[in-house]
Amino acid sequence: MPKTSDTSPPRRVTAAEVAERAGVSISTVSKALSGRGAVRYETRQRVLEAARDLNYQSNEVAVSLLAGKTNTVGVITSDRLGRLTSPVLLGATETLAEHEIALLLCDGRGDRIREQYFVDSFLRRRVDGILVTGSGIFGRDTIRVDLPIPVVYAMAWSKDSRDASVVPDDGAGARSAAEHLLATGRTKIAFVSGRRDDATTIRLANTREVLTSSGLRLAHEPLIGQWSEGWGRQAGLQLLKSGVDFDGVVCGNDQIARGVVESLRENGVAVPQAVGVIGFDNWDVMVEASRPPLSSVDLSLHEVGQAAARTLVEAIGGDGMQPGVRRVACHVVPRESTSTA
Amino acid sequence: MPKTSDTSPPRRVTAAEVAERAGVSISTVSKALSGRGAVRYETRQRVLEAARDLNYQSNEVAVSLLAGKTNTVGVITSDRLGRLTSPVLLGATETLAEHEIALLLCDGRGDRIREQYFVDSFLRRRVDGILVTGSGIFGRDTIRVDLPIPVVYAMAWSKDSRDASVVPDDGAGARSAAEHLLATGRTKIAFVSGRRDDATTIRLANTREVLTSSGLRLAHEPLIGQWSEGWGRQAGLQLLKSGVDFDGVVCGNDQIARGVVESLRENGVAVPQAVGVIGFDNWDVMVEASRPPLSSVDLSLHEVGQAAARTLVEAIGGDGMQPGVRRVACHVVPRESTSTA
DNA sequence: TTGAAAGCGCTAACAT
DNA sequence: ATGTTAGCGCTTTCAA
Repeated sequence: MPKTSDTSPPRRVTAAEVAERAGVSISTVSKALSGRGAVRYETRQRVLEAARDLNYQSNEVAVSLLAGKTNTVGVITSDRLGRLTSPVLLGATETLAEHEIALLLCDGRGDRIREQYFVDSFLRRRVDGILVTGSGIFGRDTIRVDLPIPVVYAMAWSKDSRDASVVPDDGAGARSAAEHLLATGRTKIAFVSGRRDDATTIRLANTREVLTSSGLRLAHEPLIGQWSEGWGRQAGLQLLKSGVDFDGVVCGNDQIARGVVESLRENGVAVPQAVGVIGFDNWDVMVEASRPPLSSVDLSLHEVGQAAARTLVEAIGGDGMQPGVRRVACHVVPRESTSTA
Repeated sequence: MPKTSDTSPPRRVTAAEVAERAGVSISTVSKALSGRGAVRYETRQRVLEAARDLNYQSNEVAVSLLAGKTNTVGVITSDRLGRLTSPVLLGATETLAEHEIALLLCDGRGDRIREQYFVDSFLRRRVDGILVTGSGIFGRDTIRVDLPIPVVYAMAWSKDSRDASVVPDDGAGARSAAEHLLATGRTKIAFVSGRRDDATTIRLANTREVLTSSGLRLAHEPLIGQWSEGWGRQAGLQLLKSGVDFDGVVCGNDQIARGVVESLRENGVAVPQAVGVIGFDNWDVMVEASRPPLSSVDLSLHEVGQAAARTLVEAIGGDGMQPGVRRVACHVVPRESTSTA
C-alpha cells in the first residue's frame, strides 16, 4: 500500500538559505526580493538566482506578523451558498484577488452563536476586514459593535445604521420592471410574489408607485405565496379564474414567473401577445428553460459582491467608510415573455 | 459626513498587557491560557480574569509562525461556484470547521495560469493543505507535483494516479437508476444525456450493463445533446417520433429529465403510467417543479465534500494518504415520475 | 510554580 | 551598497 507520505515533503526554504547561497546577508535578500532597498544590480541578480534555484517562497505568515496585517478578509455567509450568494461571493473574490487579498470563508448558517464564533476566529487570525453576506435582501442584525476592523454587509444589509451595506437596488428594479411592462403596452398589471418579506414589500410598493404615477392601479390584489414555480402556476390560475382583465404580471422571482407563464400558456392565454410576464433574478436556468424565455430583472449580484469588496478594501486602506445602505443598479433583461413583436 | 473611522479602532491587546494586568510574566499567561504548563489555580484565575477584562484574543499569526502550521487549507474551485460545487464546498467547510481549520477560497476559473498563481499564493501563506474542486465529474490535470503539503481533489479527479481524489460514484448511481426503472416494471429503456463527457460515458456504460445483465438492451440509440431542459424536450419528441416502443428513460441530469417529462406529458404520454423517467443530481428546484416530481439520483455532493476534507485533514495530521480515486455512494431518490401506483 | 531567554522568518531602522 | 540589530507576538525550553 503506497502512501504519499513515503517521499518526505520538501523542506521549506527560508531567506537565510537564500542568503547563504547568494553569499549575502538576510536583509540584502529581503531588499533584493522586495525591491525596496538599495541593492547593486549584480547582487540582486545573484539573490534572484539563488531564490529561484532553491524555489524560495517567502513566508507570508512572518510578513503578516511583522506588518500587522494579513491581506486576508473573512467572509461569513448566512445561507448555504445558494444561487444568490454565489455570484456575490464570486464578485468579491475577483475584486479581492486584484488586491492580492485572500478570502477566508465560513458558513454561519444564520445562527448567531456560530457567527460570533467565526467572527472571533477571524479576529484571532487577524483578518483585515469582514464581509457578511446572506441569501436574501433583508435587514439583519449587526455582527458586532466595536470591532477593530471594518465590516461590510452584502445583500443582507445591517439594521444598524452605523454599518455599511451594499444591496441590489431592487426597488428601482421593480420600477424598471413595471415601466418595462407599461412600455410594451400593458396597463392592467398584476403582482405575484413569494413570502411577504423585505424584498416583496419593496418590490410591491415600487410597482404600485409606477402604476399610480401613470394613473393606473394593480389589476388584482397582490398574490403572495411561496418562491416556487408551483405557486406561480397556482397564482396564474387564480388570476384567470378571478375573471379580472390583466395583460401584464410582475413576479417576485423567475420561478414564480415561469409558473405563471406555464399556467397561462396551458390555459390558452398567449404570452407575450395577450399577457406580458416579467420575473426577478435573471436566473439563467429558469429564464432560458421557460417557454417563452423570461424577461427578468437582473440583480447585478456580481457587481454587488465587487462593490462590497471594494468598499471593504478602501476601508482597510484607511479611507474611512460611508455608513448606510448603498444600492447597486438593477436592470431589466428583456426576452420574449414581454416582447411586442 | 460621518465616517466610521472617526472613532479610532480599539487597540489590539497582547499577551504582555494581560501579563502586566495579572501581575505575572508573559510565559505564565501563555501557560495559563493554553492550559499546557503548570500554573497555580489562583494564578490562572487572575490571568483568565485579566484576559477577559481586556478582551484579549491571541494572535494566531504569531502562533502559526511559531508552530509552522496555520490551521488553514486553500480551496481552488475551477468553476464559478455552481450548484454542483457549492454543496461540495459546504460539506468541506463543515468538516474543516470541526477541526478548527479555516478555508481560503479562490476561483481558478479553470485557467491553469490562475490556478498556479493561487497555488503559489497558498504556499506562501503556508496553508496546511489544498483542496481542488470543479463543477463536473471529469478527469483534470494535477495541480502540481512535489508540493510540500497534501492535496485532495473533489469532484474533478486528478488524472495523476499519485493524487487522491473523491468523487460521487455516478457509475453505480446510473446502475441504481436503471435498476430502479426495471424494479418499477420497465423493460424498454432509453437514455438521454448532455455532452458526451466522462459523466455521460460512465453513466451510459453502466446503464447498458444493467440492461445487458437482464437480457435487455437500450430501446433506442443514446440521445446526446446539451445539459438543458430544451434538449430534454427535443429528445422526448425525438423518442416519440422514432416510433420505438419505450417505457423508461434514464436522463443525464434533472433538467433533461424535466424536459423529457414535459414533452411526453404534452404529447399525451402519461408519466409515470406509460413511461418512467429518472434524472441525475436530485436538484431540488428541478425535481420539485417538474410535473410529476422527478425521481433522481442524488450525487451525495455534501458527503463528497466532507470526505475530501476528512482525507485532507488526515493527511495533514501525517497519517499519509491513499492515492487514487475514492467513490462516494449515490442513491436513488424515488418520486412520482417513476412510481408504480 | 514562575520567569528569563531564545527563536519562529521576516522587515526596517540604523550603522558601516 | 551591505550588514547588524531589534523587534512583530507568541510558545517553549531551561533555570531559579
